[in-house]
Formats: sequence, C-alpha cells, structure tokens
Amino acid sequence: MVGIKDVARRAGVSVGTVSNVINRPELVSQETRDRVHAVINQLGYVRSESARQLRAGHSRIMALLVLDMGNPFFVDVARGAESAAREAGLGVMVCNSGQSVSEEATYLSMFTEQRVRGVLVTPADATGANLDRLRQQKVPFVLVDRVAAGSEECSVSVDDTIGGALAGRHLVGAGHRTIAYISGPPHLQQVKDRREGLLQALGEAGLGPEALLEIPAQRLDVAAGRDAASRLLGLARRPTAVFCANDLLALGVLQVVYAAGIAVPADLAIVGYDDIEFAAAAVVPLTSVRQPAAEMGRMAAELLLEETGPDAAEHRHQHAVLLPELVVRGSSLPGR
Amino acid sequence: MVGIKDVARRAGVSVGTVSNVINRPELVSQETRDRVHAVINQLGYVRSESARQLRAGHSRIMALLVLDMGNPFFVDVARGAESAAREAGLGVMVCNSGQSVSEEATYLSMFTEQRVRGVLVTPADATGANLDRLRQQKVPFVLVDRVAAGSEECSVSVDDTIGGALAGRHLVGAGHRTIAYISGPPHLQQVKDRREGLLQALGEAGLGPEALLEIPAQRLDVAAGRDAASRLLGLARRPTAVFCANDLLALGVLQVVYAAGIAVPADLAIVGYDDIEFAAAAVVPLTSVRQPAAEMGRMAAELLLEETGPDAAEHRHQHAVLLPELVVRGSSLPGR
DNA sequence: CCAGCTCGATGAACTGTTTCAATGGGGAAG
DNA sequence: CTTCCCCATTGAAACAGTTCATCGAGCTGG
Repeated sequence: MVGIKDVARRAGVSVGTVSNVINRPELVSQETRDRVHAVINQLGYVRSESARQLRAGHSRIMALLVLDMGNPFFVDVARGAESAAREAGLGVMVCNSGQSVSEEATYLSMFTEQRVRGVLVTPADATGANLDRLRQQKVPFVLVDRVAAGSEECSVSVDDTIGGALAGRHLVGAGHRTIAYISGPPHLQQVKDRREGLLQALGEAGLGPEALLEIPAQRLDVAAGRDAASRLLGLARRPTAVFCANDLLALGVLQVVYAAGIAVPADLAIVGYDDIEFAAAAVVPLTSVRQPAAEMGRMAAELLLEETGPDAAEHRHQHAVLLPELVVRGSSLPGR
Repeated sequence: MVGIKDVARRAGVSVGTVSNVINRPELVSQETRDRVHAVINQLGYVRSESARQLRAGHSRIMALLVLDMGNPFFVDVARGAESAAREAGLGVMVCNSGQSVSEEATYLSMFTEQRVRGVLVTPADATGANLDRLRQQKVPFVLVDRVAAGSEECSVSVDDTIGGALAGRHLVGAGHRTIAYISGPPHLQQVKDRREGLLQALGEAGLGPEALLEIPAQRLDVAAGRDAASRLLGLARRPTAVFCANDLLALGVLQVVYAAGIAVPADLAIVGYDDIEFAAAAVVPLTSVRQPAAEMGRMAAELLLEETGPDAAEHRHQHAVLLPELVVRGSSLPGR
C-alpha cells in the first residue's frame, strides 16, 4: 500500500513536507503544495488513521453504546450524536448492548483498546462495575438518558417525573379517575420516575394512589405491551385510561385492546412515552410524551467533545436535564 | 498511559515476551506467563489497537453502511452482521448514509483511512462512482440487498421478483382483480423487481398489466405512504387490494385508509414488504413479505470474512440470493 | 565429553505518521 | 559588505505494539 514515503520520494520532498501539505498547508509554498497534491492524486494515497492515532495517543472515534437498537428512540439518539460528532470531524461507532451486562463489558473494553475519544453510554449494568472500569482507565464518558450520581462525569437526561406528570394531568383533565400504568423492568429509574409523575398529577387533582393501577411489564417492547394489555382486560374494575412507560408497550396495548373491540379513546384512552415515529403512524395515532432524543444524543456528544477538547481544563462536569413535551393525538382525545 | 514497556520492566522481562504472553501464550513458560499476567492486572494495562493495526496493516473493524437507520429492516441487517463479526473477534462500525451520495462518499473515505477490514454496503450511489473508488483502493466490500453486476465482489440479496410474486399470488388467490402497487423511488431495483413479480403473478392468473395500478411514492417511509394512500382514495376506480413496496409505506396507507372509514381487509386488503416488527404490531396486523434481514447481514459479514481471511486465495466472489417468505396476517385475510 | 537439539527469552527491526529542532538560502536593514 | 531574520524545508525522534532471527542454558545421545 502506498504510504507517505512513496509520495515524498515521487514528489522529491521529505516526508515531513508531505505531512505539512496535508495538515498545515500554510507552512508550505504554493508550488510544493501543488506538486505534492498532484502526486497524492496520482498515486491514490490515503493516509493511515492508525498511524495518526498511534502518534496522537487517541483515535478520532466516539463510541455510543445503547440498550436496544430495535427501539427507534435510540436510533434518534444515535442520529443526534452522529451529527454532532461529524461536525467535529469524528466518527461514531454505534453498538448495542441489548441490556446485557456482559455484552456491555465486552464493548467497553473494545472501546478502551481502540483508545476511542470517549464513550456515550446508557448503562445496562446497574451495579456500576462496568463504568468503574471505564473511570479507572480514564476513558471519558457521558451518561445518556441517566443522571450521573456524582460529579465525576457528565450526563444528559430527560426529566421523567415531569413527563409522567404531563401525561397524568392530561388524562385527569380529560376526566379520567382511574388510570392504569403499564410499567417496565422495576429497576429502571425511568420507569419509576414516570410513575412518580403520574402519581403527582393524580395528587394535584385530589386523587390518591388508589386511582393508579400498576401493571408490570417484563420488558419495554411490543410483546410485553400485548401481554400487559391482556392482563388489563381481565381486570374486574377496568380503568378508563392507560399510561404506558414507552411507546412500544403502548403499541402492543393498542393492538390487543382494539382486537377486543374496545374503542380508543372512547372506551379507553392510551398515552405512550418517547414519541417514536411509529406512535404517530399507528392507526389510532398515539398521544405520547415526546423525548428530545436527537437533542439528547447531540448534547451528549457535545459534552464529550468539550470534555476531551482543547479547553478540557476549564470543563466542569454537567448534568443536563431536558424537558419532555406532551404530544396529544387521537388515542386520548376526548372529542371523539 | 501504561504501555507494554512498563509491564515488561515491572515483570522483569522483555517487551517481546509480554507480547507473546498476550498473543501466543503457548510459547511462554507457565511461570513467566503468570508473573506477566499479574503485572498486567496490577497496572491495568490495555493494549493499544492503533499500534497493532499499524503493524498489521489493517484494523479489526468491519464497516456497515446502510441507507436508513430509521428503517427497522436495516437494524436487523446490522444485528446479523454484528453477531457474525463478533464471533470472528471484529467490531462493526454501523453508519447511515441516509441515501445521500455525498454522505456515502464521506463515510467510505473515512473507512479507507481507518483501513477497515472491509465494508458491507447498500449503495446509495446509482452511478457506482463511490464503489469504484473503493475498488481502486483495494478495500474489500460486499454489497448488501443488491446484486453485484460483475464478479469483482460478493453480494447478498433477496429475490425481490419472487417476493412480489408471492404477494401477488396471495392477493389474486383471494379474489382480487385490480391491485394497486405503491412503489418507491423509481431508480431502486428492489422497487422494480417487486413490481415485476406482482405482474408475473397477475399474468399467471390471466390478468393483464391493466390490473396493476401503480402509485408512485417519493420515499420509502410512513409519510410517503400516507401521501400515496390519499391519492389512492381519490381514484375513481378504487382497487380492492394494495401491495406496498415496503412496510413503512403500508403502515402509512393503513393509517389513512382507516381514518377514511374503509375496512381492512374487507374493503381493501393490504400487503407490505420486509416484515418489520411494527408490521405485526399494527392494529390490523400487516401481511408482509418477510426478508431474512438478519441472515442477510450475517451472510454478508461471513462472505467478507472469508474474502479477507487466511484462505482468501481460494475465495471466489459469490452472489448469494436468499428467498423471501410470505407472512399472512389480518390485513389481507379474506375470512374477516 | 562434546555435538546437537529444544525451549524460553531477548533485542532489534519495522509499521506510517506527526512534530520539532535544526538548516540553508535569500532578502532587508544597517 | 556584513548581520540578522524569515521562510521553506529537512531529518530524526517518538508513538506502542508485533515478529523474527538469535542466543544461552539445559538436556540428551553418541
């Protein structure tokens, strides 16, 4: 493969000069610059990133490790991160832990070996052992969709309590007095916070916790939503509204409920969470709490860039908390 | 940062020995091995991929460049590729060209600089100029969801004509005599092939091309599907069935059709393509032509590994063509 | 008793780039 | 005419590993 030496020889200059032509052209005379560029094109020279990396000590790649690439929410996060990274001339390596702690560990050590510039991660490991290793290796990282406990690193998240409250107020305002909450894996902070917000909204309306009917779901996907919906339909006292911990669950619920001949929203109002594209695309478009996913990804990437950039010294770790937004659609509109 | 030299010094051996402990432990005595491992753990040594790469001449990463990460179909492809790559100890870098030729070019040259092991690509550039550059740089690549023209590279695709025929026969068999085809960007071979298969099925039933009513869509997404559906509903002679070039279009169609009070499948049968998860999750579950997406990704990765592996010499470029499969669901079931 | 062999370990070469101190030539200023 | 400075260019060190020819010690067989 043709290297910088070949270019130098052919152009009759030193390797240092070729390097300067590429990286600091202002130091090189016009004439030499042109000649070198001509040779580069002629030989089809492409510089080797690994050699640059070796010299620089770190790569020009940022890693993003998400929980579930099948969830469009994370795809949006990835898009946001990617666009921010690209503007800074970095590539993004998107990987999928699938909520598995060991997969997460495997990827994180791969990132460390690659000497990535930093990692954006939505941790699967509740114990924090994987992140500890990262800290120990001094790999900068930013938590995505989580609030960092200490001030050792940045985090970007969305206020899920407010999100839950938005959904709750909307439903209470529409006259609902008993609301089911289809939750998810109980260890997820998001799931707890959204519930908390809902409770808060109920409280504001003078309703107690008995107005909330929690139906646990095993996972945060469509199948789990279907499953939870079946249980919901089996209840003696059926609520008039259901709030789902995410849109995938809500889509599953909608499907089962519809098949059972229950009218949405007339007999049952549904509110989801995330506002993925498919929420708006459902036959009964889903009301959902929109998370600024792309913005979250972008902001996480920017925080990481700041932390690893030239002004890193004056960088203070931040915990950005974005605000969710209620998007009202057919699945909860009383006027139907 | 701690390097191999530090480990060597601390363990009282040479760097070569440390390298052997890591890469060819059978050459090192048990005693030395243990001592070196102890030091590695103690110092938290992580080897530098860039240095290995530099020596090896290529990285341990495989690139995957897809057209649209928002389409779950490609997410499945990525999953398949990733799992095959992981088994071979390689990482996968998934990137999204968003159908843009210039983005594609940017990513491909980034991959070349990274000296990736190879590229799996669903090309956005119909002219083939981007791929030509890749060939010129001798970067091995495998086409995904496309048939390679010559025998210079491998490709993995699904027979879309058969897929179209499967859908067509199903609809004709259910008694439909006029079928709308919601196509996509006309330059996409897939879109043409699926149409071809549909025509073929119509022909088998003694129906001419006039039984096919093509409604072009600008893109292959939900919004384009909604748009096409509106046009469909405006037609004087409305068909009794519609075949969509992919599931995203079909979901858009379903939504508009449903809002217009048209019963599916009684008044209008719908068949999609790809069988993404959300097809089964629709309120009226979508009949769809399933593409073995994950398998396609896995096979593409395996072909690439074979091409770049130790037995590369005896490697012949292959064009694997997988078979699609019809998955019948509520949206086309006559028995409703 | 020594030649030859094996095993484990060594040291140096090599990978392709960046960076920086050093160099040489040419022009301006005194 | 000399001195000084600036500009363009150079050569070599450094980055962190892998690989391979070489070497020494210990053992075996003749």
